[in-house]
Amino acid sequence: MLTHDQIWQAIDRLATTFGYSPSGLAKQAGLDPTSFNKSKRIGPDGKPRWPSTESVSRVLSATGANMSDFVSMVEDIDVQQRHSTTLIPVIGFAQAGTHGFFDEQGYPQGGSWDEVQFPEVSTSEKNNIYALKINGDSMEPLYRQGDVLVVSPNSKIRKADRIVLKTTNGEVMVKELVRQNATHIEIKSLNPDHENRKISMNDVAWTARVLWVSQ
Amino acid sequence: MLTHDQIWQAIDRLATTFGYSPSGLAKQAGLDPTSFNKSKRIGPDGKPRWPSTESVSRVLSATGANMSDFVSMVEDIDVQQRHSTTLIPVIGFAQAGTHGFFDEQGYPQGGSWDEVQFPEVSTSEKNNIYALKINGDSMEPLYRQGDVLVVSPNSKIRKADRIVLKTTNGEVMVKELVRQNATHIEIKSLNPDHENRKISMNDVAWTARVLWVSQ
DNA sequence: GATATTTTATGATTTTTTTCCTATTTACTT
DNA sequence: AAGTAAATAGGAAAAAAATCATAAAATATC
Repeated sequence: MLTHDQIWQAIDRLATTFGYSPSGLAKQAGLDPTSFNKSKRIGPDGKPRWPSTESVSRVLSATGANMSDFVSMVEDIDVQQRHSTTLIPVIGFAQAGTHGFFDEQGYPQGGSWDEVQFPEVSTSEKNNIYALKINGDSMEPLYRQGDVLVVSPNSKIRKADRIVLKTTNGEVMVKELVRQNATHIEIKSLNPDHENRKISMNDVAWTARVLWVSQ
Repeated sequence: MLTHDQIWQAIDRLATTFGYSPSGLAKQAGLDPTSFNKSKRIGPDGKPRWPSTESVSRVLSATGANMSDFVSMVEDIDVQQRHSTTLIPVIGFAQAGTHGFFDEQGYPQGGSWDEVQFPEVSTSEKNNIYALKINGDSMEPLYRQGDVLVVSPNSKIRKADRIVLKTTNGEVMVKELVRQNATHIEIKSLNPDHENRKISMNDVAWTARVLWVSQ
């Protein structure tokens, strides 16, 4: 749905966001400065006037905004939140064996599928994630040569999370968080042969959470 | 950014998605059925013709779609044209311990970082991926309760890939591909205690590749 | 406080979009 | 294969959006 009010509100908010007045934005976009006047939003006989998509396009070019930004102005939703998230069908693995969830080719079938966001990365995480590429076999079987870990440095880490930890003396490791309190952090090696390790928080430079792993 | 091509392709895709032809969609939206004709998208003198936002609004009402849906059509085109999604910084894990790659808070620092796409999913895969949520602990330590596997049914599978396999008698399993030829497929259990299994291709309903795992 | 600049308002004109009309092609049904 | 409906093409007319021209109000500058 897209209402007349919404589209003009979006233009107004876009102008404000980028530090323009409505007429200033129009000018910047190469349009007539009066195009966005309040008096031009309703026709002489009271009929609502809708801008052309070309005007919208020019306004976006002028501000450097994209359509998602524009829509966030329309729908009043945080810009960052709806950036490149995709909903994909999901079911529990236990259900996958039961009849009716897949077609002949292995594609999802029927209406019983749920939906999840992929990638499921929150607003705050979105701008700061990075990736680590695994070399060697020291972290097998969990991580193998060539796997890519997507890591978020400002995520809160919780028990059982896979984390990247850097100590103050420069050691970087990927571990599983066992427990954490104000003074110490206890971590488990991904390789089950090794024993748990307890590190003083004073010796921890930073931690980050592993969000996704490519296979 | 919003280009002339994008807006018309978005209208086309919206029509297709909701089972209309371009003219059928126009009719449904209360517009003239010829409004979206290819011949109406460029003016007599070769100038591009941009639809009004009112037309866009009416099309959305007719389909029940919202602006986000419309934009996803726009940006999908964007993806196809630019072949890039979200680039995030990446380095090899071995380098992570050396000096100069991170700031105090654990954020990437310096110019030596590479870049990778996240999620690294091709255009063709993008529309067909789905997710499986792990219940129980039968696949530990690799997959744990609550983990989400992102799966692509039309990916070519290669040696060492983690795959989802369904047999003709309905069994669904996640395994590692050991080798595959015209007649047989050999798979390794994620749990190292189990022995490899060799299945006749006649007994394989379909296979899919595991692309990503949330942690 | 006077002056310049920006912003907004309003009507006439130009340009563009939409509709209307008819012809042709394509797809579907019997 | 014939008949019908839907989809597309292209031009002319109608409707609407964008521009132009001018003026008043608000804001900024000196």
